[in-house]
Amino acid sequence: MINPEFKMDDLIDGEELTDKQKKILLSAIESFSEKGFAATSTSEIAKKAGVAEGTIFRHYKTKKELLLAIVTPVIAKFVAPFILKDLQKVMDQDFEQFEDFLKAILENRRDFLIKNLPTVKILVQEIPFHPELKELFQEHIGLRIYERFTKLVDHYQAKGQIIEIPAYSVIRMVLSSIFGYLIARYMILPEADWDDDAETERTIQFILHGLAGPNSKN
Amino acid sequence: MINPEFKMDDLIDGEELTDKQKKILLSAIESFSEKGFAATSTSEIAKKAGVAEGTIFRHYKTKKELLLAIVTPVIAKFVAPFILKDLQKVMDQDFEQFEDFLKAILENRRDFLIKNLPTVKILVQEIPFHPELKELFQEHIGLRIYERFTKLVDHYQAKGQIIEIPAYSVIRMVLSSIFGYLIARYMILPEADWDDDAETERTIQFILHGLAGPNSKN
Amino acid sequence: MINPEFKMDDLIDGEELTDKQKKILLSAIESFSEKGFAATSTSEIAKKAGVAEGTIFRHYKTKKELLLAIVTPVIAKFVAPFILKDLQKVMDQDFEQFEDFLKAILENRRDFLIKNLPTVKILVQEIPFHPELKELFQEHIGLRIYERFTKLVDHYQAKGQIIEIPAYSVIRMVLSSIFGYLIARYMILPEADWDDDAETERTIQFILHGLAGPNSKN
Amino acid sequence: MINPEFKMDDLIDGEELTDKQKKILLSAIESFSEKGFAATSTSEIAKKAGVAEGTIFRHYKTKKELLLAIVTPVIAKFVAPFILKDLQKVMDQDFEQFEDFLKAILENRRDFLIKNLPTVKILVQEIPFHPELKELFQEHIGLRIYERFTKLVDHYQAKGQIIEIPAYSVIRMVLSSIFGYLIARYMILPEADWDDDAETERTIQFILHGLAGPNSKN
DNA sequence: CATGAATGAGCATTCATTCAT
DNA sequence: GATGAATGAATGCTCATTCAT
Repeated sequence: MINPEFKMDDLIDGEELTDKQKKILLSAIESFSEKGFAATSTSEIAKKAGVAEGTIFRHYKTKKELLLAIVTPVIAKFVAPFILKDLQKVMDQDFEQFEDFLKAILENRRDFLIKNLPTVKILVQEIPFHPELKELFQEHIGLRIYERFTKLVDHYQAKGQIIEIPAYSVIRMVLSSIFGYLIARYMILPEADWDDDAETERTIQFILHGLAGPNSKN
Repeated sequence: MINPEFKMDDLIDGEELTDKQKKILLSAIESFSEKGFAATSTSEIAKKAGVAEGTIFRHYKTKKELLLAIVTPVIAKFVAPFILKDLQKVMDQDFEQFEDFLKAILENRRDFLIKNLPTVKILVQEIPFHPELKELFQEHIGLRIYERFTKLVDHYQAKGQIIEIPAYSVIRMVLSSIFGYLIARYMILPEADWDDDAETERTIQFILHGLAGPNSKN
Repeated sequence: MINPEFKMDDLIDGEELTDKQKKILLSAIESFSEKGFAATSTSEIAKKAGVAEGTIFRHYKTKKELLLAIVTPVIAKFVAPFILKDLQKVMDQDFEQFEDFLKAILENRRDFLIKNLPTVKILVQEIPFHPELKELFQEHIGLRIYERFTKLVDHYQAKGQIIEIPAYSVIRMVLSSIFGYLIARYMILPEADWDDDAETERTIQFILHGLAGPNSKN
Repeated sequence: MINPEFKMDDLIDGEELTDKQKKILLSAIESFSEKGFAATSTSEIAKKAGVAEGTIFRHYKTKKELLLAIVTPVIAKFVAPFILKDLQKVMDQDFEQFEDFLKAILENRRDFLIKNLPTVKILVQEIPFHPELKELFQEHIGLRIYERFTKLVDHYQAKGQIIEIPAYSVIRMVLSSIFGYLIARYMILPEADWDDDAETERTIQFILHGLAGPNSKN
């Protein structure tokens, strides 16, 4: 959980991609996130990347394949830390309190999201229009994360730190709060003057008490 | 707050619109929400509406104007109940408890959102790509609602029902939780088997305790 | 058989086609027959027709549809005189001799082919690459004509004017000779100095004696 | 005439061609004959041949040169037996009867055509669109064959076996009949149930009697 | 020799928009 | 007010060809 994916992050832009390919990817990410997938033309991407239009199609058979090449790794990478084999073990030891766990995960995934903001933006915006994306997303997030998270919720419910409601409700609330913060922070009002530490802390406390229920004592 | 906008709703589809115009609007809403604004062609809308392509442009100078015609009233209508002159008065009387207010508003706005789901979907999806929309949105939601809501938050904070944190944080958390639920419910997993009443209640309790802070006693 | 299809011919270029549509058709015929279907670009056709490229696609959904619009009527029109109800009757009366029949049909169909040379050229050249065309051709020529022709062959065989070989062999030989002449005349060596009357007569005599067999007496 | 071109045939695929070159040629022949020259892409040929795209252009400067490399030898090879120095001699001795000559030549050239069907198909289909091909063809077939054939026709006309009509008419009729058969047999209705021996015999008799004219006596 | 990444012109087709009827 | 033919720029994509490795 602590381990940042400093290696994984480089997978997208690093791993065995030619210089031109990287430029294409980068340009596509920029344009897609700014104007949306459908409103971005391949010629525009080519121009921005400084390559011929044909070059794009040598690497990605279709425009959609280019989209998937951008967006697929982001899903995998987002999920990765949740399926580390020793997650549970580490957790039991390190995070006796749900609060500690929450802080760790929020910090870790927030860093990831911030670093991958444009890509995540693309993913979020395009999911409704591409069934394959939706499937991919549900398979990874919906299954991988849900599974792990359920155990965690059970764990903290047994300890009395989380109210007795279904795990999926807990997950929804936690994610809503976290993403709600990130979306407001980085997408809706990025130009506002944010006190990140304070807001993060507030969000954590909100979740914590929200999930602690009436018997909140700390 | 109780007052349903049975009149307002009809504004979109009703007020002085010819039959063809209604059909165009309806077809555009369907297509935009299914495939996105940029990926929808005017010819497709025309076909679906059973009108000639030219007819669309007789009523809406550009495709974008058509988008705005769809999306603008939804913003206005969503905000409407918050600016009813007697909101505050009604509120003081009817909702002594923050919980009651929350229930009322969630129920009311949820019904609105469900009824206008496709239009809201369009709004949410297109906002990032159209500065005018973003402005419109910030102006209405960001100012109207923020303003009113701040007073409300003050009100309940004075009563000790809400923890002492900035109003904008409260607003963010409440909206995150509500929209998080609605998005999960109607956009991400609409096909799942939801117990709406239970989930709504849980969401309200989550917000309530999350905002009550440590001194949660009920 | 004598009746020329002065009306039918006009069907292609006449019947309810807008001016632009006619120009498109004419330009496409010219280009297709000169450079082949695959080697002709729609932009070239548009330029030659003096219309915008989009206009072509308003009338013909695809380039292939344009090809079919050109080539289909030619098949129908070529076959038409063979399925005139009164063909047989007329024939019995007018053409006691196979020679007379041959002369009449060759003359009639030759005129047709000459008048439709570019279109026929397109048809002949594209048939091998378009299964639909092949089917259409076999259905019309292969069935309609074959059927009628078989009866004719029987008729003249009964009269002892044609040797006793299968009708399909007769048909093949007659068509080979006729088309062989026309192809040599108009496609392979159009620039040579042809004595059309003499060549036609020789071709007819060739077929006649070839089909009369050993007992040729005239 | 009897001499099969077992050496010549190998010219195309044999003589000093690298393995890759042969594969390229073979793949090109297959694709060209199936889809036509213009509709076949070099990348497709490369893929089918299992070579890199660049390799094609190492051997053939342009796509058209590849076409010519395929199609030129077929012309030469088709003509070859007609220009064997001893053709005339052999002929005089072996084929007293025009019928014998006809049988020999039809059989021989038919075998050749069948063996080279795809290549011949390409030649026939592309001739109209490539002036160089047309020239090449006229030069070889039109001159070589015409020249030789004229003498032959004279020869048999002198013997009274062929009617007194211009040699070019004779040639046209003979070739029309032969090619008419082959085209029907192998291109138009290859899937039909053909009695090759009978049809060949009928075709020969047709030509024979057709050319014998009224004084047909055998 | 062979490769395959790179090119940019060209392709069929679609687009939002206009305008005469 | 409504039509739909017409437009030409733009789109995603393919092409034959080149060239550094």
